[in-house]
Amino acid sequence: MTAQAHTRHATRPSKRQLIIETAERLFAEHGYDATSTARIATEAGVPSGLVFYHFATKLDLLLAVVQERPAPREVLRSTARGRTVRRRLRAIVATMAEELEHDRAARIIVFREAQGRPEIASRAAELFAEATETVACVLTGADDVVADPARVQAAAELVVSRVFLDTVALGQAETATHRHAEMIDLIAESLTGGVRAE
Amino acid sequence: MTAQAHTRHATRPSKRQLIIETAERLFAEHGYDATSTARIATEAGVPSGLVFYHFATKLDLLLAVVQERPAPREVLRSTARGRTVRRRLRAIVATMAEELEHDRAARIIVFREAQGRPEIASRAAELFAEATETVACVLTGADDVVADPARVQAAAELVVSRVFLDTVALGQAETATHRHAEMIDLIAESLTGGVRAE
Amino acid sequence: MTAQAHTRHATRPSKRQLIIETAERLFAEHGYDATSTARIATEAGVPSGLVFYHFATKLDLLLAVVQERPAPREVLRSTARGRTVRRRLRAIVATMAEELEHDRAARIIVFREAQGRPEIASRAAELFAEATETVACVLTGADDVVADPARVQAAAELVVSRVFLDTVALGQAETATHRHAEMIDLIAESLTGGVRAE
Amino acid sequence: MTAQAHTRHATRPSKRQLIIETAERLFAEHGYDATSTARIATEAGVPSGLVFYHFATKLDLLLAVVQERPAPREVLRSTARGRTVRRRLRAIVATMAEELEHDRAARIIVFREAQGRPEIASRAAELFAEATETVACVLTGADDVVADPARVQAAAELVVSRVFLDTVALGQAETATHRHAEMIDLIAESLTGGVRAE
DNA sequence: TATGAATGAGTTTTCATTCAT
DNA sequence: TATGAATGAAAACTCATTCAT
Repeated sequence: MTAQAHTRHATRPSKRQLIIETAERLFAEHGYDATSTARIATEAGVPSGLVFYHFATKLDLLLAVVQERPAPREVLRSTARGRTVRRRLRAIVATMAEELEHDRAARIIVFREAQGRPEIASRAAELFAEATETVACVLTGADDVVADPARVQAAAELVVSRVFLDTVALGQAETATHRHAEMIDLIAESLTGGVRAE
Repeated sequence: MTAQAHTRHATRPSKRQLIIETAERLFAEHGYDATSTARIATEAGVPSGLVFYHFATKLDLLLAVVQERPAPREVLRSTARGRTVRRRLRAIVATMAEELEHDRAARIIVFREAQGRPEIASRAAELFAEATETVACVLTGADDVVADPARVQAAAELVVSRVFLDTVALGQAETATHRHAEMIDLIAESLTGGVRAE
Repeated sequence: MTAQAHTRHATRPSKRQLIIETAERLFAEHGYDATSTARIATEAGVPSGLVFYHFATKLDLLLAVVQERPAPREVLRSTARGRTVRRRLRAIVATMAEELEHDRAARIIVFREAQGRPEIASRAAELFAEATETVACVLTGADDVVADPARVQAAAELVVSRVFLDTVALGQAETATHRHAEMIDLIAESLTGGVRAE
Repeated sequence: MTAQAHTRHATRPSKRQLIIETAERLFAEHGYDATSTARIATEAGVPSGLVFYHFATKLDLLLAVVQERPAPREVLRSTARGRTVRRRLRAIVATMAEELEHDRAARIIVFREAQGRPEIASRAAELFAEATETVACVLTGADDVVADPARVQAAAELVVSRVFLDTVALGQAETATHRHAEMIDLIAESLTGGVRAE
């Protein structure tokens, strides 16, 4: 059913999984090209040959890293419990920034290595779509929404773009916090139909 | 081929510049790590040693590519001639997408290679700041703006984030066009204070 | 679990050893800097990459060459069978010159490349100390020695210096032979007879 | 036609001389192979092309460095003013060590680069011969010498070997000082007392 | 299922030397 | 007598991948 089916007998952390996790960290830190398979093996504490026993090529390892890591959909959904758009937005932005900061690896990889690699690019689009869908869904459930679905969708895309770019490309999750407030106000008002303060 | 040397007598296209331009193109196309200095030299038509005569290391060449390329401020400013926020936004989004598509090199490089390279990261932040500043400036000059400067700034950041992420990371400038319309409406309304259609 | 698993110098004709031996010869012949790793690989009959599989850097290969080669202590000791200081000195000088000539590689390397390389320099001092210690030991065992240990030590240092410099630096082992006779007389007398303190 | 005739009117430090001096320092510090002509030019403050204007090849520069530097004969001679062999030896050893330490460049180069380069090797032998000749001469002039010239010559060679090896190869001029005392006693006694031929 | 030595093409970088000015 | 850009061969080192065990 779920991706967990692959890791079902995870009584001990399988070496395959260990390789994926180490690769994820190193790819995120130094980039795909700048990370050698030998180093991955060394830091994972496995013999160098094992990498190619489990993954035919280095690119296959990258794909595994990128695909076997689910988007943090549920976390976003569960933390946005406020009634109003503004409250939900605040929760969403905070959670996303934190999530990306904490478990940014796969996300960073996806956006860095998408260029010229169709599978990665489509996974990048997938992640973006999932994120916006979740955000749109959360916003739609707020009590004070008056905007139509298309508008909500556009708002979700704007918010996700802003947070992604800050965290993934600019790497300034911390400095951006206070600038997010203004953005939240703008989006909230445009969805609730009033320039009136809350 | 040789005739050019005579005709271009006044403005000599220094080989240094030639190397930078070739590197820019290849870095943007394949990424920094995946582009060998040998290939840069070959495609630039210069001997491989010359690359390292002008740039001590490959990274120095990357820095030169990224730093010696100005942001296209004026283009944005000149194309946004409409009176209303909505018209200006349309022009801005179209121009930015086109600009990034056409001369995307440095921008793409900046956002791909920023991770773990402080000089590149700060240049990325610089480019982002310049772009948002320009957009904010253009929007402020519209006839129907009623929002305060902070709000305009937030709007500019949202627009720039959206277009950057689409073009640079997702590489989907073309498919996104129709989705931009909704975003433009959202931003325009939030700055003009009305839910009224134009 | 063989004993080989724990001992470093397992005696198998490994390619690693082959590389060390080839490097030793070439370093001694042409110097460290003037010997390319490619040439070492070619003359050893191994692929060029193998050099760097076994030794992280070229300097590490030099260190291996210099450190994994023991000083010929026993040879010196066994050949000096005469009863008198003079006879033992003759044997020592002849043996040392021959040894250095025959298996001079590591010695030459050590003294040529010590400058500015602490590990090599300390190995040079080590080799010098071992040689003088052995010589002093051999001389002390002669029947006609009357000098105190410090004097014997000084004599040993002089002899070793003279032979080392001739063979290693000046490369004139052959022409120096007849000049050694006078030196042997001088040292022998100073250790055996007429050494009346003033 | 001596080489000195050309550099006689050196009112200002000619750039040629500047290059030689810089090369001497760098060759001594890092070795001939490990010193690039570009670095010599840079540290000498001259354009890189000038090196090859004055010296056809890099090897010619090495030869110039090695040949246009006289042996410090006079210094040795003038400092050894004592009457006895022992006093003169003390002065000689101290002066040589100091001289080699202070102006060691050419000496170090000569002994490092002699291998496989006939001109350098013969210059090394020349320097060694000059040094021993001078020392022998100084010792012969002492009041208490009773040894014959051949013996004095052998003693000179021993002393010079010892000091050269210490300074040039082992680089331990400072730690060796106290060990020199014993050597001086040994040599002094062998030249002054109990010189009974067998 | 694991292992680590082996392979060779490819990478960045160095550098003595040349040459037009 | 200088000058500094240009040149290309060769250097040290990297690395994805293979393979015998």
